[in-house]
Amino acid sequence: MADVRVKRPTIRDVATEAGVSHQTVSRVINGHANVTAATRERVHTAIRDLSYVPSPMARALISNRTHSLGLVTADISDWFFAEAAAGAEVATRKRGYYLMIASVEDAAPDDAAAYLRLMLERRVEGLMIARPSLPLAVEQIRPDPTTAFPIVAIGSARLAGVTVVDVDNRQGGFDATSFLIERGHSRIAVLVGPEKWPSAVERLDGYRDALRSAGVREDAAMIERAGDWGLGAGQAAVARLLEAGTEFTAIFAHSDLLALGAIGELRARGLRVPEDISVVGYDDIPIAAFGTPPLTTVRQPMRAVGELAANVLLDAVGWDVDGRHRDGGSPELHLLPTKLVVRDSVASR
Amino acid sequence: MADVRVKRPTIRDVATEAGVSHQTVSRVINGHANVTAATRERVHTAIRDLSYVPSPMARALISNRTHSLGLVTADISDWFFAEAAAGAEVATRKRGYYLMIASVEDAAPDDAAAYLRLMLERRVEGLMIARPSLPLAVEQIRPDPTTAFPIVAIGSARLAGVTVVDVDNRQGGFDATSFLIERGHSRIAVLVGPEKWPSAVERLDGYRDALRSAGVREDAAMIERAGDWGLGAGQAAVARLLEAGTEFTAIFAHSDLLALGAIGELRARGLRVPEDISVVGYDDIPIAAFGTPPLTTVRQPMRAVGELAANVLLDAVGWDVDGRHRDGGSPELHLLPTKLVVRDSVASR
DNA sequence: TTGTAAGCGTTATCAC
DNA sequence: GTGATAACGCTTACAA
Repeated sequence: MADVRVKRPTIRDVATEAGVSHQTVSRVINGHANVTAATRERVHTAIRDLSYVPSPMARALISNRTHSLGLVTADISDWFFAEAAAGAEVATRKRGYYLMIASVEDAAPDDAAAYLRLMLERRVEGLMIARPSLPLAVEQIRPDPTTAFPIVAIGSARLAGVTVVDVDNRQGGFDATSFLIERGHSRIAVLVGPEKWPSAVERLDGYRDALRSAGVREDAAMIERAGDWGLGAGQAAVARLLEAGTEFTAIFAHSDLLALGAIGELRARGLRVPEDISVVGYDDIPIAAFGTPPLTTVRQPMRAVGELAANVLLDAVGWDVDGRHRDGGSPELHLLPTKLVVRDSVASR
Repeated sequence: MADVRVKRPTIRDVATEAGVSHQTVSRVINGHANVTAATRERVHTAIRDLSYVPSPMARALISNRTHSLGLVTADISDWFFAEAAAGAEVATRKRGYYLMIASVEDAAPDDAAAYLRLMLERRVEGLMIARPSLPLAVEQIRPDPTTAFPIVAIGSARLAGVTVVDVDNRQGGFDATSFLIERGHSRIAVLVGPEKWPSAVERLDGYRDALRSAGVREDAAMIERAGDWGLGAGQAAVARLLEAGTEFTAIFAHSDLLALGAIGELRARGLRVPEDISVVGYDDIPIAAFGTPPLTTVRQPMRAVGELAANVLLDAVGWDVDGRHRDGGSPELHLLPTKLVVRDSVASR
């Protein structure tokens, strides 16, 4: 097995090959003016012949720019975050940057700080943080408040000094609930996601808005906290609701998994969906369309969220032609619209 | 907004602060001998006072090592690959390396080459490739056969010259089928995944092995190619089987999604699971446990696969103390065992 | 239009 | 033990 580190050609090798100075080669590479077409051509052939590739390390050293972004996300094996990460990755690459993804589980909050430090050491030029459930400790990232390190939070709490890209959860909750109301439902239970997630709180707000604007009285018994986003939590929540004797004709679940769990539990108790109980989910995960019945749900454009986050961040790390850093302006809040996907889990009454 | 690129302290700043030469600082940082405890202490305080962090760019430039690995994967929003990626990420980080993840969809094979080139340009020291469905074009990556660039394939075809880390799909297929046979089934249909995926072929081989070693005659009518891994394909495959009049009492589906689709279709046609038809899936995706009935399936340790792949790769990029590259030896095949998870979708007859 | 010199922040080599 | 000095491969002045 030969040595991995074969001696690669340098800019000087290209120079001698083309019979010019290494500086001229640099000019050609960086597309500077003041090079004869002929010389340019010679240099290009030399580059091709030697299959020369500029060293990004050397470039980074002198320019102090790594052309890379960091993404710290909650568990990436969650479809939801994976989608956003995939979107961010593609957008980043499109603009000639690289993305370092660190997936750190909520269970290990200490890791988060370590990861962050790591990325900063690596001199990423900006950071995306997609850990909605954890309070974002900006101080951890920006120890010196005078240095403005570009940060974009994905789907996180609205924090001072940080630009946020998220889905309009309030609107999503509003739409889901309104749809149910339009279909004639007024006793609508809501399966609330874990409230340390801002998105759960916002969806609940949307639910309340919808009731209020339709003149439906809110009933505290209808609000069931699931504690978690999963199927098991959905089953348990519905069980509690039923056993408490709460009467309802529809459920708005804060996630598709909750909805699926709820449907399972309803069935197990001999209730039909949607004939007896209508259900609306949230997320539009891939299996939502294939359940029985196919689930009416609120689609979140997570890929678009990831893409937008990356682009916003890249704008913030951009430089003006004169080499000065472009002012990032004040932090913004970008809310992407959700879309209600109507399938068969809701019946009119 | 202040400039992002604040002037960071260099090794020389630390040197003057500590009243030594920058070289001594370097010695201290790298734990070289021949430094008095007293000087070492002074340097350390200076480092802390200035909160100095060595520049990875400069280090990379001189050592020609980037301390980073690349991972090119099929769509990362697929739980399956995301799991492996998460495992690889953690293992990589544990050993002080960084991971560049590129998620490239099967639909865009041209992108794959571009991504690869990108990572190579970035001077990753090794590459993991997790795109089982695409024939691995090693030549693309190793244009010069004399240079041995460390590569590990995850769950890919067995290719000459490339170390592979995968799950033992043949064993998995064998176990699933054997379990069904033990439960008294002999007419076992198999829903075959897309055959451009080696894993599908191997699972089918395992199925055949199991029939053979139990003395059950193979019936070509039982072998139904699903064409794809998804729910829809599972529905369609079962529909075809039923409409062809094939009689069977059990199904071995090559993925949980296929199994779930199959169950849905069976139900839609008035067949009960597992009373009429037993079903075994493959993957143990999160929802498998929550279906009705909870799915008996073959668990694949994808996280472990990712971890192992990273560790094998890191071993291959390792250096000996004398600074020479350690010989990677001949390519190996690492097969991780699957585990049959018994739940309620199989009945005895 | 082109070439020369300096320097980015580190580590390795060789004196002292 | 410690400190100059020279790389690493590139880009940005400045000179010719």
